[in-house]
Amino acid sequence: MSNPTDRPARRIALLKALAHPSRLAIADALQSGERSVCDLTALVGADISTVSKHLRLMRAAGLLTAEKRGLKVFYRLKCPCLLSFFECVDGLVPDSPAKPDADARRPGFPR
Amino acid sequence: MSNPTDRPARRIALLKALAHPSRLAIADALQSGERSVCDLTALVGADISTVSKHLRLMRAAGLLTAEKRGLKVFYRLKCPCLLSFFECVDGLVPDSPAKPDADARRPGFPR
DNA sequence: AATCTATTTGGCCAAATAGCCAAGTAAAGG
DNA sequence: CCTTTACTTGGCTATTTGGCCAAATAGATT
Repeated sequence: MSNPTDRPARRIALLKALAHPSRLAIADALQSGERSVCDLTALVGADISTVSKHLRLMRAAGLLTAEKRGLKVFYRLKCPCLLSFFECVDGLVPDSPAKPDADARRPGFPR
Repeated sequence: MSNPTDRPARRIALLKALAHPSRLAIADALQSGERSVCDLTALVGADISTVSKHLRLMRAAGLLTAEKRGLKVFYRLKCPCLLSFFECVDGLVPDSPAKPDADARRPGFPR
């Protein structure tokens, strides 16, 4: 999985890169412009090393770029279209948000 | 995380539901219509119980619905728009697919 | 009712992921 | 050159996820 050269693997890497609360929050924050690692650390409230690793993963997935200026490293979204992507995600499931197919975990479910 | 009632949690559940090779393949297959669990088991080549659990997860995320007819349970995509969603995912990162930000794992990377 | 097929569930183990801490690197400033 | 600030990396545990097997459930068939 290290080098996602085929399409499914790249899709999976991208989806995984956003499928975590801290990473989603990071991506969301970066929509309004670049942020340094410690900005983002303050945002998500985890250890800076943890955040750094999240950023590395997102970068490897192709979501982010990094630029070092002085002591700080600024991360930036590579794509301009995250907002519409989120709308696309939200639009995936049109109807009831809170109880998605509520009986999905009842034993002996379908009837 | 069990009942994703807030927006980020629902987004994450949806993204996770697709961020796995078997589940992505299942979603892809269901684009051409409903399939039974053993159809899908043949498709992904894992134990049927494993596939059943993948399906449960995807269903809990709100991606799928299930309908039992006779002995079989048929799963179907809840949304009609998966294809355009995949295009949306692919479009997230416009440029070079094979080596996304190649120096992302070099030590002391930015310079 | 006994059996067969299709599926779900529970239990358990292995692998992947996420977290923290400590140590290392890099640029800036004294 | 020593220190400080900002990050990254390595190492270690803890949690989560994925997978298989065996057992349970459900409807169809005999």
